[in-house]
Amino acid sequence: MTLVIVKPRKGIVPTESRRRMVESAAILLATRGLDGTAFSDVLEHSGAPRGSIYHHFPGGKDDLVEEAMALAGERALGVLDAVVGQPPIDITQRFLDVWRQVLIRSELRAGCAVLAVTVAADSTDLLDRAAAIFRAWRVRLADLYIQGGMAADPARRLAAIVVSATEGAVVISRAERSLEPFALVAEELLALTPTA
Amino acid sequence: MTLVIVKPRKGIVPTESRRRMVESAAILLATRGLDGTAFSDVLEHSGAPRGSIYHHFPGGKDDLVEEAMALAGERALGVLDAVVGQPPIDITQRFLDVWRQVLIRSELRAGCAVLAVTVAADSTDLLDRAAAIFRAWRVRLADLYIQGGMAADPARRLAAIVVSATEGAVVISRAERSLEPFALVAEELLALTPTA
DNA sequence: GTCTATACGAAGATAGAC
DNA sequence: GTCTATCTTCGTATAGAC
Repeated sequence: MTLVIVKPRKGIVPTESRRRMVESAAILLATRGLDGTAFSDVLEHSGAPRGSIYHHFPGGKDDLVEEAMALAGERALGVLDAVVGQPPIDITQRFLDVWRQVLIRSELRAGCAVLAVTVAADSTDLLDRAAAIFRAWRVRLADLYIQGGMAADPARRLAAIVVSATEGAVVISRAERSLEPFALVAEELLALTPTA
Repeated sequence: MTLVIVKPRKGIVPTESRRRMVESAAILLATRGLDGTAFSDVLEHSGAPRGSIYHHFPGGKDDLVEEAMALAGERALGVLDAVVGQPPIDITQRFLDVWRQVLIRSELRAGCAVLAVTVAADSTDLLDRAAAIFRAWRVRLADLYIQGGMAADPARRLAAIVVSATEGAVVISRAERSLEPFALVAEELLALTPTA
């Protein structure tokens, strides 16, 4: 089981308030979007001290956002470590669980921070980071499916649709404030996944 | 074939510049997101006169955004009118085509305006509008699948995953600036759809 | 590491003339 | 229907003290 931690940058000691800021940013991005998440919101939500923003994130908001996305990215990857070597159906189930929990715990108010950044990003840099995370999820799922006995091509296609459909379903369930769209998609994705 | 037009509000005559503003807003929302789309951007893009914003949209930005979303919603619905009565595979193909075209014509820069608004909406009103559009797509697809010979429940599940996976794939292809994720998902969705 | 104060720019909205 | 001017709010970022 991979430890889910924020990767500290070289030379920067990760303090507690810094860690909380990244954590809060991830939640707020997933809930209010990129431009809806101001530094002031992150400070309020995290309880972090006002004066330390540019100390911890010299590159400004983009620095913070990149780390928050990375955190979200590693969280989803980390959860998959628990099902290494298990059949494909368990892999899909586990990935779906992550996002079902996000929806339920937030009362259908939060979604995916990476997706939120993608649709509002104005810099290629942020887009690159988002792309890397989506790709990492897809590649990781495909690998696990292959380990679970699937051939490479079907595994890659399944991984692609699992990530895409889940992301889309989260957005739509948020919009409708109902778990129904997500549940329908989950059912179909599981039906698509080999049981052994 | 449904005419794809902006529904004028009662008492407001839809002028040409007004129409262009809605059109431009739809494109910009899909490209830069909700907060990334300012009135000034819409004016510049549409060439509409500066002084007429609050004349045409008394409710301000939300008014304009709602109409832009509605336009995007009806566009996708309108395209489906051409495949009424055809087998499910043609329905899925057609829906995918809409979004493939959005990606290709924008050089992977534009996505879905409704999704963009959903992840950044701060009012329940905008969220409701977005939800209604997602739901309309889903219901319409399911109806067409049923007309094409599918049973009600499988048709509803298929419709749900087609909309969700397509929306997700558009976001991910944008992030990666590659059509590959979308192509993989399209392939899988077509494999999922009955051919007759 | 953390603080306050402030510069700077952007955006939504309103008022009133033409 | 369209124009300009302006008010107001807000957010990022910087400077410099503690």
